[in-house]
Amino acid sequence: MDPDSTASDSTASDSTASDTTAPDPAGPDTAAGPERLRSDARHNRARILEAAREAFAARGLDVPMAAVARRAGVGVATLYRRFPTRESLVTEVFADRLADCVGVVDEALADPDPWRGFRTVIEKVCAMQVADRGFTAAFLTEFPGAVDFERERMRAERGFAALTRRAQEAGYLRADFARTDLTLVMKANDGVVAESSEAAAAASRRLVAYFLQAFRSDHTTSAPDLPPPAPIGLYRFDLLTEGR
Amino acid sequence: MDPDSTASDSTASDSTASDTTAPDPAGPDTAAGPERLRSDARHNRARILEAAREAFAARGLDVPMAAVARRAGVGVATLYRRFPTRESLVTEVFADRLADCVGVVDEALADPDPWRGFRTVIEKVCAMQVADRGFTAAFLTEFPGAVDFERERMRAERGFAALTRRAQEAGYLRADFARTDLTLVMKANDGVVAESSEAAAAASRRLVAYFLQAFRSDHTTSAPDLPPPAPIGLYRFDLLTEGR
DNA sequence: CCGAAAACGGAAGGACCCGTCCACTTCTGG
DNA sequence: CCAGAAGTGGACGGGTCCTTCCGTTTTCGG
Repeated sequence: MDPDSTASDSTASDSTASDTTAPDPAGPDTAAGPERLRSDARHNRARILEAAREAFAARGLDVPMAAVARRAGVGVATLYRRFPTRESLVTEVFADRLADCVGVVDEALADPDPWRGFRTVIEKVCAMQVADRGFTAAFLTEFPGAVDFERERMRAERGFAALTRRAQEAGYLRADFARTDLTLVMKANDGVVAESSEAAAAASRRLVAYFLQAFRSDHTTSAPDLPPPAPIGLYRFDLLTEGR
Repeated sequence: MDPDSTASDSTASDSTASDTTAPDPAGPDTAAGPERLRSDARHNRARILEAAREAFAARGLDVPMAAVARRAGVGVATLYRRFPTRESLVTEVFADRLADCVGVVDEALADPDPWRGFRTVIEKVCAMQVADRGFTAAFLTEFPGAVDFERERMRAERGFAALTRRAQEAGYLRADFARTDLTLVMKANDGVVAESSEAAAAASRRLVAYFLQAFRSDHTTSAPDLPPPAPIGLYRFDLLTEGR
């Protein structure tokens, strides 16, 4: 049925073992650094990232590589040399956005009001989804190769978990709210926002309001049972482009 | 050019209008019916519909035409002759599913309990989304060409509106629930279900429970304001395949 | 200033998918 | 039974996108 079998990319392991070419004198454990780039190359790299950011935000992660290249004013080869895989480009582009998330969470934790902190995170994350069509997929996808990306996301998740716990202990958030419910919210909001438009923003706000209404637990009396949390899996990266 | 063209391809074998098994010798031009199909052609048509139903359910509306043809055991030409456009195939395949929807709504209206009726529709529709990956897109897409498809959907929507009103008047459903909120729910659920999996079904149930919690209005005391309903547009058919 | 290494752009080779065309096959009615 | 119309399948031209390859241009240390 499916003869194609995209297996291929087993080569993806760039950093495997002995990388002969780079003597790596200073020993920057951060690795994969864009160091020692020729000036024009560095310039182009920045242009590519900028173009990709715009393109992903406007049209989602499935933008043709050639479109990114054109937008950046470079040839496709340049793009591929700098970012051998779409994944590498995506993780690089969304690193900042992810940092923003962590910032949002930290800020919320600093808020003395547990519920307002919780609510703010939900609202802001959903707003980011509206503002950036690629954000959801990037955030909800597992990138086994991008170590620091994964670490950063985990940090955001952990912070949100703390936020959740605090709101629950204060009695504002229903006790059966699960950590995976954030994923639930994000996927739901993604569905609403998918067709970007002005109306989408309004719809998203309404959705969020409904969610918050459901999450809130001060009307404790009547909250009925909820189906089990059922951990929602993250996307696998290859799924993002496979269904086409 | 071509004012109505393919308008009625109904051929719905049984129910359509006054099913005149007779070749309708009087005025055949009005009918444009696909009757008079050779036996093998009719057989193939059925196989195609069956294959398309399966394919759409399993992988969404973006299945390659060739895949449907292969699955049906026919050549692409046969598929294209019977269904000149993907749209015609989709509307034909989902005509039944749409009828099911109307049935669900009617059944719910027959339920003496207004809230249970309302709730049941939400639950069943979302369950249909889980069971059929193509359902959401088909239901939420505007098919200007498929008159009876549109009519049927409108009937379902009208029924749901009645259901909504009834539940609101009985005081079970919050007064600011808008008709377009059904679309909101469907899109949100679609987002959750998009990555079909076992977990998706559970996630969908949880989502629905949250929604119902938010919609319910017997804890009237504390329902905060909601952002405006903001009519969520349907998909345009060309959008379904354009973003690729 | 100069030459080698690095970087560049575009072309080219695959892989899909769409929708049409045409030579061949299969019904059907007399 | 048989001729011809209805029906069929697969090949084909036209697109889009991915990824690599290669001749040319640019940078930069000496």
